[in-house]
Amino acid sequence: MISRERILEAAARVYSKHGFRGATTRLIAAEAGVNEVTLFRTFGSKGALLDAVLEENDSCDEVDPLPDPPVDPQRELTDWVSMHLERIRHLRPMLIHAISEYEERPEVADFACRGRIDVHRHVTEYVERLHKLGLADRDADVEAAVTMLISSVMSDAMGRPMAPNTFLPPDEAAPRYVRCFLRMIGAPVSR
Amino acid sequence: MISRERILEAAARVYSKHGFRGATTRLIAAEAGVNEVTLFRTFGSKGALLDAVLEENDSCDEVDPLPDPPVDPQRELTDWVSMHLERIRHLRPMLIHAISEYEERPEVADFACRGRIDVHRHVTEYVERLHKLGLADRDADVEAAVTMLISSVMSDAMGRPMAPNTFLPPDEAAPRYVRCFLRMIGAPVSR
DNA sequence: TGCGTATGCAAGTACCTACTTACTTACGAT
DNA sequence: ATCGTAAGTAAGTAGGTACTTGCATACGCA
Repeated sequence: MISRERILEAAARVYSKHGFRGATTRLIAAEAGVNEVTLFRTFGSKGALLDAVLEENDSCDEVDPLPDPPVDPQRELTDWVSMHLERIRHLRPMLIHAISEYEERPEVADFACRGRIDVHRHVTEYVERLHKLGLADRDADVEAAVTMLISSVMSDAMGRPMAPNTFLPPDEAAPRYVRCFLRMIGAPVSR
Repeated sequence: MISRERILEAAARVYSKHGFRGATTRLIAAEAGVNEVTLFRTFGSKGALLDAVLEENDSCDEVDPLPDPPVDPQRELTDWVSMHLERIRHLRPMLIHAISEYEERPEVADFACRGRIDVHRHVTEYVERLHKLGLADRDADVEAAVTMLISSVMSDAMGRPMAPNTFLPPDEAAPRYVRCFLRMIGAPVSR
């Protein structure tokens, strides 16, 4: 039963590189060091296998929460954004193919969307806490600001490999996104 | 010689729906109402045809400039962002496939990147003009702010069809992005 | 009238695709 | 020692893919 895992991992790699149509059962079997027939015996069909791949890489990516109560918002958000950036960078190949195949295989929507919703909620609730501590402007458009922060992270993780020079230097990106975000919500910014 | 245009348009539609691998020469020919052989006689190969499609839809998307001198920044930026949103929404299907196929067909990079660079320059120069008029804070991180605005527009246009409820209502998106942007660069915001 | 050019049509080539069938091998528990 | 289960091997099916070839047709220009 160890083949199942090897096939799943190999399929994830091949799918990340070539997408659904390019991920042939032959390639996956070879990459897994497994006979092609074993793949069909284990998963039934190529579609079922790749569905399993997405499910595997979906549930296990729990979003790490932001501190409650907030202590040092700028530092906490910067750390959080860095980690989030890293996670999406890692998911990027799979995400990008899933999105581009959404029309032909709508079942990928869950995989591609769930993360974003959770993340949005986390950040929004964190800003709520800042409000209660009087650390953010009540008149700010928090929803728009959060959307913009998340969009920036997403866009950075997805677009940088292809157009590196249209983004901030990698090591400066997170802190600068966060400083802008804090300005948007009317929170104190240092440096 | 009219077939050439019909094939190009059909190929653009089919590619937008199915991506490179899914855009079979048969589908394209049928969609164009043209014999498959004509396609090969006109473009030589499937790869050459789809390269032509991207080139066609690349050069003709000139980015509309922002006013010089600025008069009503909030209004001008909102209009500009709305138009930009609309343009990317329109390009989305092609863009998304091009990006997802970047590793297998790096020649798509030009098509996918050129727009972003131009847009970035336009907005940055506009903010420069605001600075000269004393309408924006000189200490703001303009580069990061512009990156975030563009990322938000990109993310909105690309992600909304798949996850509509994680974005602002369509008619409110542009003005709210712009208000946040103006806050980031320390420009006056109304309402 | 004749001729070149663009196009359609029918068929075929060589290869790849998902998926199946039938048979064999290896191993672990009873 | 026997038997069930997971796995490999070889071969094949039915269909799709890019691309080619040979021939027929229509149209515009000389």
